[in-house]
Amino acid sequence: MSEFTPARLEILHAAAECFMEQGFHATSIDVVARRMGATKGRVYHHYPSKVDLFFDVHRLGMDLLFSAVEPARHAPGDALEVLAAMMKAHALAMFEHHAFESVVVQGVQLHRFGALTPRQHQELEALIATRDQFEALFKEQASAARRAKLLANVDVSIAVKTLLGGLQWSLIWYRPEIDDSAKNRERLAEAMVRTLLLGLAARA
Amino acid sequence: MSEFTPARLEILHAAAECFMEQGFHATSIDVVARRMGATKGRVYHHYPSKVDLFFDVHRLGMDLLFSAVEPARHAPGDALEVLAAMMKAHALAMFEHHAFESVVVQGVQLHRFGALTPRQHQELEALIATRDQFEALFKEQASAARRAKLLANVDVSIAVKTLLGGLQWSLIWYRPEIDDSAKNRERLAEAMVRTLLLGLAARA
DNA sequence: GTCTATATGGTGATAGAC
DNA sequence: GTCTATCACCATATAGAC
Repeated sequence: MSEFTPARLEILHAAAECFMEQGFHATSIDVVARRMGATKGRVYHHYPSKVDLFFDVHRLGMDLLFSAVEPARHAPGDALEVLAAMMKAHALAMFEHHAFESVVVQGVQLHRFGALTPRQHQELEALIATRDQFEALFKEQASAARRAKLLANVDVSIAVKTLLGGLQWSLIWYRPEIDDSAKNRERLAEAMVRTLLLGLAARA
Repeated sequence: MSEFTPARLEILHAAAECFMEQGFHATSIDVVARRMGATKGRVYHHYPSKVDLFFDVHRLGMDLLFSAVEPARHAPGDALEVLAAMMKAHALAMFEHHAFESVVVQGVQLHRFGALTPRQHQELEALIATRDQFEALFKEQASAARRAKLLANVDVSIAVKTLLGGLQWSLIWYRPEIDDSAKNRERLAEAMVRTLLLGLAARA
């Protein structure tokens, strides 16, 4: 549907940062344009409305998540090690594409965007379906680990929601401008994965 | 500073639901008033501005969290069992006061509210400090558990952020209107706590 | 205390020059 | 493709009637 042309990518990056900092409704097309050193004529030339712009940021954010996690699905090791690799890849992707993934989370929370055209409504449904597919990747992998007797006796659905929540909450406290070294991101991601997989309680 | 009088509580409940559903910026004072079957004159009589109203919702939301977790801090058992009780109380409070706690999380994410008066800026700082205090409760308890050799070898700061994220993410997927029985909430809270404390990986 | 009416400013979106 | 100029609308907040 929408192609990520260079001109659009520049707009998407500016928009992602604005949406992250101020939220969808508080962000005006003017400030998105000003962040690029342009005026809103440029934005409206490439996007018919603010909602469509938001949806495209969301779409790119999801693409980046899938691209990050997909290779990890074929990582070597047993089903639990694959799950761990997927979690780590997910965490790293959120650090690396902080603004875009913040917008994705914002999209999860927003219940109403105002009046939507039929086409926009359809695109929103598609985005929600994409989020469910992403969660399903983890649910399937966790189920595989369970079949291999590698998983604790937990409700897989709730456990997956909980672990994704634990990872995604890093969007709140991670400050990309403070310490964005690759080494530090690795350390944080591994610490989160370790906590979620092994738990806080000491193992006997 | 602000007292939760009955008249104000009615406004706060209506506002919490509107803020949850539509977000701060998209919520107009008109719809808050309409939800009470009133007009905005009533709201402005009790609150000088929308920001002040939002802050008071946030404040009540934090009060409810502290009130829920405080008793659990004196629960019987070792340091780890106390931590578990605190986590469960926190989860239950978020189910029970879903709208208010959604607004609290929203406040965590919002970086800019627009222009704030000096007094409002000061109140915002106080709210942020309150959130830090709440997190500190869990950090201290986790440290106590570590001193008692009950904790796994994890970074306490990251582990606490991760576990709070796992719990708080339930605000996204929990639907209070679907199944709000006390029994179901207990089940969900216990499943989350169990996952976070014991981890997903099977124990040898 | 609660209402209606209104002042004021900002935002999404469009039209048309270059 | 990008800009300026402009319109129509909506939200915050205020003033004053009841």
